[in-house]
Amino acid sequence: MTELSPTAHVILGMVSREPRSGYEIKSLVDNSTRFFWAASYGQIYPELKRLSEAGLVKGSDVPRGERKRTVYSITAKGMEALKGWLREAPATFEMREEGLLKLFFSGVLPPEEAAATLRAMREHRLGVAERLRSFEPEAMERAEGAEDGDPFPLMVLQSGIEFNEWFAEWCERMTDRLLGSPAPERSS
Amino acid sequence: MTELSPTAHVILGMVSREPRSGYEIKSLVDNSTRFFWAASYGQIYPELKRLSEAGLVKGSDVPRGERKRTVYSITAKGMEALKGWLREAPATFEMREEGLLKLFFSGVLPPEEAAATLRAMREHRLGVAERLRSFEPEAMERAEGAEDGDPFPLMVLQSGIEFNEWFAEWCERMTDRLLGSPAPERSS
DNA sequence: ACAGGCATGTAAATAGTTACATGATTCG
DNA sequence: CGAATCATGTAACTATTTACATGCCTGT
Repeated sequence: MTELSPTAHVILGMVSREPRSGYEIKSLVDNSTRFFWAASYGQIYPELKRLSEAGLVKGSDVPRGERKRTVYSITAKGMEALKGWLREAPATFEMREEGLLKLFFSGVLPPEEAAATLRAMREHRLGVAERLRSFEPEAMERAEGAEDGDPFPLMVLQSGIEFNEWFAEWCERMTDRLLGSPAPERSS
Repeated sequence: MTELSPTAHVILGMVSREPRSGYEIKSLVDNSTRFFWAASYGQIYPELKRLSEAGLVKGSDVPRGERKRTVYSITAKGMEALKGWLREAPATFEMREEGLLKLFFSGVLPPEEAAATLRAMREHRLGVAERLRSFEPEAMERAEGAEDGDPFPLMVLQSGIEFNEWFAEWCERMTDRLLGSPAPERSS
């Protein structure tokens, strides 16, 4: 059995609690893991086929009304693969943050133009934080319930909120530092 | 003129202050932008050739002792391209953080095993923070000098230090939350 | 009737890593 | 002398995005 691809792990995780269609997996990813692990249709559908052939998931036809639809559930073998992977130490840590890259080279521009980058970064991070916040109530519900509640999606969601808010605040601080504002009173 | 690749921008930025060889660009990237924007030889050398053909950089033979070596300097056209790009709002924000992904799915494991992921993540982040800190004195030197000092590499480096330390601390807090530690006294 | 969401997929292109190959020079 | 570092490059592979294609169903 060749090594599973990163996307394979995402899929296994996504179907580990309940069966889902490719379309559902994609929208789930977009509403949850997206900020630290994205996936596109171009990866999901072919990977579902591969996983199915390898016997790690199993597809069944479950039409929604008249519209046909295939949902995939995890097999015993798939669950073993998922757990095995979860037990290995994480090894991929990547970031592509164009704003920091631009900032890094901003010495060739006048400070006001570098500040514009910082402001754009801040706007973006505030927007993401807000978007993530909108998912919080739902994740909180999922976290409750002593027997079958799952606290991890909420935990991870909150890391995203905190990270984005930290980053936005950092941008603000750096804008001040760059444009030389008078040291502000600490509010709160 | 077709759109420049992401790596092209990295290269333009890296040669914008002084001429550098491909090898130097690579080690510079590894010691600076790497934590938010990596690049490999497999991208750098071919891209240098393309940029050279497009007239955005210019290569010259500058041997170091007897060892031959080509350094690339930015052209007027290249500088324009760099500045144009710097003035556009950043558009790429990506992360691949395997630890968060594992955590997200950790509901299928007993809590102690999820905590192991958090601990591994914390170790990793502390290590990165330490590594980044070791570059700080050098970046501080570069930042000084009213006339030609460049404060941006230091700024960006400090964002990395702060981010990694925040993340490590978050992992700690989540480990506590997960294993249900008694509310700790705030030290400091 | 039409917009928007549900649903599945593929082709082409882009991006990026890894491994390999080669060889010089420098330092201990 | 051997290891590390300087230096340049390529080939093969893996990963991922984007754009396209198709068509049904639901609500307004």
